[in-house]
Amino acid sequence: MTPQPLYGHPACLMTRLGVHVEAHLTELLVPLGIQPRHFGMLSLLIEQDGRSQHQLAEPLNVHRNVMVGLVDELEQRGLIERRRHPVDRRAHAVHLLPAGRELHAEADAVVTEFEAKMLGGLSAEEAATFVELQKRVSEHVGISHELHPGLRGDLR
Amino acid sequence: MTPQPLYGHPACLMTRLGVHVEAHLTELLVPLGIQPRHFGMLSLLIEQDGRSQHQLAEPLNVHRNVMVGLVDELEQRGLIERRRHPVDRRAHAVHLLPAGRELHAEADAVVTEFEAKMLGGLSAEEAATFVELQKRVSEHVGISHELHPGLRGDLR
DNA sequence: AGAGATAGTCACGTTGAGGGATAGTCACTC
DNA sequence: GAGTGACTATCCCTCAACGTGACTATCTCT
Repeated sequence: MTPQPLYGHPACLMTRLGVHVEAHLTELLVPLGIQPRHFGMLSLLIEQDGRSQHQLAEPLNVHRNVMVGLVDELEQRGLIERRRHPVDRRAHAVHLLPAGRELHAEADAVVTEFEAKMLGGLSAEEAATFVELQKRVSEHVGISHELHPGLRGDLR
Repeated sequence: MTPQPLYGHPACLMTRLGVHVEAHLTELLVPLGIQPRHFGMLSLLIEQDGRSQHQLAEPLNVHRNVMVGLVDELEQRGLIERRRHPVDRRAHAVHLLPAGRELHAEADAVVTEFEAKMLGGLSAEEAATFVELQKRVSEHVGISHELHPGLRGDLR
């Protein structure tokens, strides 16, 4: 029962891949002037506009204090806008502006191309299997990817 | 061509999984008084004892400056030891001590159990496929998991 | 022998995450 | 319907992590 070598550990593979993706994506998005988290914000707003900052922060796994700055940055660039929340007056409703929608489209293309390159060593079938298994595992370990509008779209 | 929702992006899944693993592993290793990076060091030394600090730092993706502190910590606890490098007198040869070997075994058990739990939602076959695909992707994107002794064991 | 590169170490500045506190608001209870 | 506890967004502050640059000793190549 000799222990597994470090790179045989699935845990190691996952963290390494995660770090790799994060790093490369950060670099690829520099020309657009945003970071992966900003892309995440825009994506979430595409799915459902007018979320509160808290509803953005949770799925992105960022601290509420940090979210203030993130929204500030995108708002200053005219990509999004804080409006009054229609239901909860404590919260801000974050809304996409046309420029934000446009930038998201560009960023999405960059990300998608990167992903294609990354999975380029696999056949189309294998790639699909890979992504599917990742989703299954994510779900199993309780990573809330259930933020699709409707499922948890409670604007309470 | 509506863009993919955030959680449909493979890149997002990977980073999320990576962060999840990192966080949980960090927590699980607290009782043993080490962090994932320390476990990585011990693992690498199990595979090949007497590596230089640089040879530890690179595969673990940590800065050489940081490695100084990591080695310090484990050395103070009597888990490893700096000796003179047999070939390169600039470098230190980092060697495992018996206590380090023992701690690694405990940590390895913890990590392995965590991995089993994480992949628990998959059948044995699926899990094997998943890990295999991860390795393929890692290799394809150039993550050097080729640190197995012999392949890059140049002690120059 | 000399020039350039490398291993390990230290000192420094910068950055980022998180804790605590606060104002405004909500929701629930008595 | 007044009060209590919880929650949103914000600010301030602290602390740890990271990278840069500099420095010494050593190696390698010419």
